[in-house]
Amino acid sequence: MNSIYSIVGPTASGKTEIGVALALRIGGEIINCDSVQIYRGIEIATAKPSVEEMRGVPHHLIDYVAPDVKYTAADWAKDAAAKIYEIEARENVPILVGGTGFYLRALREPFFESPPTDEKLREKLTKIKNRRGVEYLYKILQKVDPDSAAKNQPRDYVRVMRALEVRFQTGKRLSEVQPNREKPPEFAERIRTFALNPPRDLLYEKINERAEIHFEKGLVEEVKTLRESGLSDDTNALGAHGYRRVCEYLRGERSLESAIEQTKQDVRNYAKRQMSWFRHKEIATRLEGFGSDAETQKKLYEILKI
RNA sequence: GCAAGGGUGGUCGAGUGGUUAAUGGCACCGGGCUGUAAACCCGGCAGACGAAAGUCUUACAUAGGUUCAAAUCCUAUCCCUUGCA
Repeated sequence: MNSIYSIVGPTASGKTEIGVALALRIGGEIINCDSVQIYRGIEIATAKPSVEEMRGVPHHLIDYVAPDVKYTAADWAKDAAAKIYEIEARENVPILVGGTGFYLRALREPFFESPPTDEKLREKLTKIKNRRGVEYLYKILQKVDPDSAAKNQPRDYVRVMRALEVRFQTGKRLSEVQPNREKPPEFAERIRTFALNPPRDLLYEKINERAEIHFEKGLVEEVKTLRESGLSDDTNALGAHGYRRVCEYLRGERSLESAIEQTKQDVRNYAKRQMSWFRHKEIATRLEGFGSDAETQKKLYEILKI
């Protein structure tokens, strides 16, 4: 049984470096598992590996979705599965690298079957939310699917809307349908996960520095160009860290200085949530330290006996 | 130097005699999340003990004082801001 590897961890923890190092060592190919790096056109603040950083290792699912598309975890799970088959057919080892825990989970524990998002319906629900408040949507859900409502926070409109969408699109209650998961793919059990866990204070420092660098490298210009080309502020792509705050700056809602500071904070908060996720949601071998450190890489090799 | 205003918890900022360990925002910490996940949401946050109810200790520049009771009133000292010199 051949293993498939996955490298997870908070943003800026060095996943790219250790992933590439592992790939070079065992003849692997990397599948991106990051919900933002999949988009074409947004570059500077996404921490996509550069050509040098890739060191000749094939990378998949990077830069392959147009930035105005609403790509979802289910889409990714499907695409990633296809890539895994493809890479294994070549007798190479798939290595999943990225910080979007939810994507990885969608791959290993497929969602229940449901129709794709009905954008019109979502728009309608969003309008109701904006006009009458999030709690109003929740009240509807309480009537239509009380079990789902009980599981969710009244203000968590993303989940409340999803439950309503399922109810209205399929006629069935989410609470009733959700347990009917598809069977996990054959390879799910073969995925060995390693979670990077660098010291938090150093990670935060790195995040702050990174944000500064992104702005220095012309993040504002990049966003300007994207918007001029017609990309709308409410796309997933422009909702990414950094991009979101620059959009606010360009709309005149905050200063450049505050856009930079807020970006740092967004990313720090995000890293913390990721750590929380990987601590609980993933069965992973923890790797203390940054993935960019030779020592951490050595530890990984020792564990894998390679 | 005189006049006026002000110094509150990591930070910003409410509170002007009594359920006040002190509203709220942010930081920070913990958590949830089955097709938006770099999204969305929830909880904790003076310290000590406790599973909890709770108990104790220390807190609103500093030092005194008034009062049954003070972050809130009075006095002195230190510091800050503005106006006049």
